[in-house]
Amino acid sequence: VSITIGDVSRAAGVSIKTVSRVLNKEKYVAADTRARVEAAAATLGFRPNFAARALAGHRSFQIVLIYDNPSPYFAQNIQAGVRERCAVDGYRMIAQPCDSGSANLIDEIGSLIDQAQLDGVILTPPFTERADVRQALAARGVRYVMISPASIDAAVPASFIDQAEASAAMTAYLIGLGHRRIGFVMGDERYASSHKRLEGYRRALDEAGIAFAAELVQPGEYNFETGSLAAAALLALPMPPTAIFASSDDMAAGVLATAHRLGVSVPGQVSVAGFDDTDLAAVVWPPLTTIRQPVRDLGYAAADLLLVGAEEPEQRQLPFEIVARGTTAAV
Amino acid sequence: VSITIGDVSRAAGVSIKTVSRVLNKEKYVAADTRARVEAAAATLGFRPNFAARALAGHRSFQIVLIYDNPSPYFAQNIQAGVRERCAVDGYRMIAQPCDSGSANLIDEIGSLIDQAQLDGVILTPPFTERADVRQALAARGVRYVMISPASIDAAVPASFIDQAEASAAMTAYLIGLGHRRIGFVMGDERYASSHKRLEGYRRALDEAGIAFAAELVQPGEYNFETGSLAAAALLALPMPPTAIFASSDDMAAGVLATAHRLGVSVPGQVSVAGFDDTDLAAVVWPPLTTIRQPVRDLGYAAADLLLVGAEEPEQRQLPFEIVARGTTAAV
DNA sequence: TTGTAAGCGTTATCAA
DNA sequence: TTGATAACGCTTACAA
Repeated sequence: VSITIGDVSRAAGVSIKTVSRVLNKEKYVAADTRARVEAAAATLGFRPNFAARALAGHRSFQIVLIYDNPSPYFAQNIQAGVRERCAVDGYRMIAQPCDSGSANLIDEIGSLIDQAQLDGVILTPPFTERADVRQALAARGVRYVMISPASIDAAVPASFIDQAEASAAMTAYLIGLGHRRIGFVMGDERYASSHKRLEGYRRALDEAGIAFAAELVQPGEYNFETGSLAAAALLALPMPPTAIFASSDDMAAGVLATAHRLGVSVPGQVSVAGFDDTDLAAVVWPPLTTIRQPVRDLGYAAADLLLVGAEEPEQRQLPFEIVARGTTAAV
Repeated sequence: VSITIGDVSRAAGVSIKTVSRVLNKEKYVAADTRARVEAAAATLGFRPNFAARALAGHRSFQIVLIYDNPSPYFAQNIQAGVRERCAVDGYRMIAQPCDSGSANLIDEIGSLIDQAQLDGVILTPPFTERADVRQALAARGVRYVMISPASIDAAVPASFIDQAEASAAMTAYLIGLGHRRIGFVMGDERYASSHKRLEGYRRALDEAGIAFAAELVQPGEYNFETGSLAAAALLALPMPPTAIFASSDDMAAGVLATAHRLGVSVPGQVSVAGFDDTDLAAVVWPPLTTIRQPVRDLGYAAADLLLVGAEEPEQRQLPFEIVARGTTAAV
C-alpha cells in the first residue's frame, strides 16, 4: 500500500539506485537529478521502510540507551537529550531500562543488538562499570559511548561532569557561609558517583583546613528513606552539624523531612544542600540549594559522540552549577 | 555473522519454512519436529532478525506508546507497565513523547507507523481527545487502545479509573474529617481529567448537603507553581478553607509550600490532599494524603487490550485507593 | 554520474 | 504436516 523507491524512481525517470543515492545523501548525484528525485519523493509522500533499509544495509538507524532506573527525572532528561540529537540525523532512540542485578543482562543486551542491528549504544551508570557488558559490546563490534563513567577510558567516548569538583564546590560554598561542622550523606556504594562526591567533600574540607570527622558522614542509597535515616543519625549527634550536604536531592528531601519532624528549623538551625537539581529541589519546603547537573546536555553530548564518530574518541566534560535556594542562608 | 533460519533448518534437518513455523508458533507442526527445531535453535543461539521479520511479515512486533510529557513519574510508570506486558509476547515498546501543540503531529505519527510498520498504538491524554490523531490511526488500519480517555468510545478498547468517583471519594473523606469549607485546585483545562475531578468534588459536596462556593475553586495547570498560586488565593479569602484538595500531587506540593511560607500549619490550620500518588507524595513534608492511581497497571492493561485483541473491544476499569498520610488528620 | 543484478533473512503462497 | 520458491523494499557490489 505504501510508496516504494520503485514508485519514486518511475516518477522521477531514474533508476532505483539513484533514488537510493539521494536518500542516503551520497556524492556523485547530479544536482538536477537530485532535485528531480526529491520533488518526486515529496509529491508521492515517500517514506523509506525501516525494515528494508535495516535488512539490506545492515544498519537500523537506531541506537539504544541502556539505563538503570534510579530517578525518573534523570531518565527522562537524559532521554530527551539523546532523542533530540538523534532526530537531527534521522536516528531513533530505543530506551532500554535494565535491571543491573539481572542474571542474564548480557544476554538481553546481546540479543537486542543482534536482532535489531543497532548502530550504537549509550551506557549510563552503573553499566559503565560493567566489564562484561562492555566486552559484549566490543565483541560485537558495536560502537558505544558512556555517560558519567567512573573512570575515563581513552578508547571510549564519554560525556560527564566533574563530580568531585562539584561536590567540593558545594562544600566550599557551605564553608563560605560559615559552617564548620558539615554533615555528609553518601550515595549508593555501587555507583562511582557516590565515592567521587565524598572525595570532593573531603577535599574541600582539607583545603579549608577543617578536620574530617568520620561521624559526620552517613551512608545512604540515593533515596528519600536513607536520607531521612542519615539525618536522624546526624542530628542526634552530641555535637550535631550546622549544615548537611546530601549527595542527591532525594536524600536531601529526606533530610528536610527529618528536620521538620524533629522540629529543627531549616535553615535556622541546620542548612541543607542536595545534588542533581531534580524537579524535587523546587517543590520541597524550603526549596533546596543544590548542584545542577546538565542532565539533558549529557544525553545530547553522548548521542553526538556516538553519531559523529570521530577517529579518535573524544571526552566531553560539561559544566555544573550551584543553585542557591532557601535551604541555605548566608550567616 | 549471525545465525539464520537456514542454519537452524540445516542443523535440525528440516526446511526453512518449518523453522519459521516453529518460530511463529503455528499449528500443524509435529511435536517431535518442533522439539528438534527448538533444540537446534537453542544450541546455535539463534535470534530471529527483526528487520527481516518485519519486511517479510508486514509486522514489526513493535507497538508505540504516544504520550505528552506531564510528569516523569507518570510516564515512567505507564511505560513500565506497557513494557512488562509486551515482554510476555515478545513485543517491544517504542516510547514516543509528542508535543501536543506540534503542528505536524499527525505527520510525525503517521510516518512512524508507515516506516516502522507498527502493530499497534497506545494513546494517552491529551491525544485520546485528538480526533485527527485517531482518524489518522484508523485510516491506516492500525489497532489502537487508549488510557484514561475523556469518554468511552465503545469501538476502542481502553483502560482507566473512575476519576470523578475518586475525586468524590477524597472529598467525602475530607468531609468525614469534619471539614465544611474545602478548597479545590483544578488541573489543566486541556485534560479531561481536570473536569472529571472537579465534577467529583462537586458531587460529594452535593451528597453531603454542602453548598458549592465558587470562590473555593481555583484554576491550576497540574504543576507546582499553579498549586502555590491557588493556595495563596484560597488562604487569602476572608473565610479561608480548612482543607484544600489539589487535583494533582504537584499542585498539592505547591499548596504545602505556600502554607509553609505563610506560616499556616498543616494539618493544624489547613488539611491538604492530592491526587495521583506520585513519588512526590511521600517526600514532601508532611507527607501527602492522596489518591493512588494504579498507573503501572493502566499501562499493563492497555498493552494487554492491544495484544490480545478480542473481537469486541473491551473497556477495563481499574480500582483507585485513598492513601491517608500526615497532611490530613482526624479532628 | 548512472544503472543492473544479486542479495539481506524472513514470511506467504501454493503445491506435495 | 512439510517444503520449494517467490516476494518484502532496500543496499551493495560491479558495470557502464
